[in-house]
Amino acid sequence: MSRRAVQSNIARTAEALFVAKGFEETTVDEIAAAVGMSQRSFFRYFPSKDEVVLDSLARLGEELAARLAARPPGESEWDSLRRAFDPVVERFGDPVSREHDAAIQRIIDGSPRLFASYLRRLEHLQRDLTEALLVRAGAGADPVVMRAMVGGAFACLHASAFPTFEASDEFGPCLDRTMAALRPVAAR
Amino acid sequence: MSRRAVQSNIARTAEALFVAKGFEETTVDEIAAAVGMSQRSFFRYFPSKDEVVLDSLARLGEELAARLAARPPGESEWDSLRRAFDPVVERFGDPVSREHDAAIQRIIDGSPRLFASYLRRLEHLQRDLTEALLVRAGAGADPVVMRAMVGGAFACLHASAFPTFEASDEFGPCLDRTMAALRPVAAR
DNA sequence: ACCGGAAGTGTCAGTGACTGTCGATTCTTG
DNA sequence: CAAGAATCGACAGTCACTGACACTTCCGGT
Repeated sequence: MSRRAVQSNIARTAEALFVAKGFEETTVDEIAAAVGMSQRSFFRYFPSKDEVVLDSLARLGEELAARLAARPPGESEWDSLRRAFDPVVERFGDPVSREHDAAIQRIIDGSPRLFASYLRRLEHLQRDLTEALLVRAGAGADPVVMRAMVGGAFACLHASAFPTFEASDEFGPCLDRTMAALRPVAAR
Repeated sequence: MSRRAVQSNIARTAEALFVAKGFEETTVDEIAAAVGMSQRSFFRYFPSKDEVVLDSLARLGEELAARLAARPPGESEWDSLRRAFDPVVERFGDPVSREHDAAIQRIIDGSPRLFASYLRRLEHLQRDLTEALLVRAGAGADPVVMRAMVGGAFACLHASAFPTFEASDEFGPCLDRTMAALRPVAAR
């Protein structure tokens, strides 16, 4: 069993427990026992209990950064960011993975501690996207404005996600509407 | 001694220890001993070690929400948000409190755990401001767009804060420039 | 076949943030 | 002054996380 396989085994087992009992009510010992390993070994595969839930988010982040870097240089930053979000839109198109993501989101929202870790992960992600945007824009760009723009785009993404989870509203159109309303005047 | 007085006494003592030894390296036992109380009593005044640092942020949040609610109804949301940030700008105008805030920020950035709690607090703050904005806007406003706009404004605030802490750049002009660049086309 | 190290694991002990409980003290209020 | 409330310290317990050590397994080289 490769490391990656063990990790995803742990993650699937843990998620089932979290859904059944709640995040805070599930101890690491229980997860380890359910997987069939010691608590010590659990921490050899995940640096913290939080990471079991947030792990998938990290890989999504890498994908977004790669997409953003691959956008044509002439495109406005705002449009590039919107296009970089396409994998998320596509993911929400499939009812199965959307329901899975909604379950994960419920787990995250259910624990203040985990929710805080989640926000930190998003912050990291935004830093990566800002980096990609700055590389693409060259020396003429203002880092502060770029950072703020990425933050604004993420705010659109984040705000559009909630109604999608609660009602089964269409995510793509909602994101488009929100990003159109927030489009900076400078983005031409 | 009122509860409030004890809290600020704890906060001042703890901040000194955090600056001297670092956040993670300072135990709650040490803080309690320095103040002259038991660990148990420490937790009677603060729900967690994090809150000692983030406490001041909560009160700032209330002030921002109140300012936002008091803005004239005709003003565009973006301008209202910028004006709601005035207390922050003013606070950074005074070199003493700016240096204090920079020290706090260094403590926060030094601990991933604390940084996560900090982001959660900011998230709460944004929810409050969104609420205030929705009340003011009436039934015609899109909650998703409002939420995203508050997030965008906070992204400007957050992005403008870092250069102010590192170089002693002027915060007000930097914020104005960033918010002008990010100003939504819809805000007229 | 034998030996060497590298990698993965369990066990144990310890730290530190928090929480519940309980008995004692102090403070308030009638 | 007495009864009740608020406050506190002491103690024990839970849980996430970490370091240390010993053990097994699985290699390639000899």
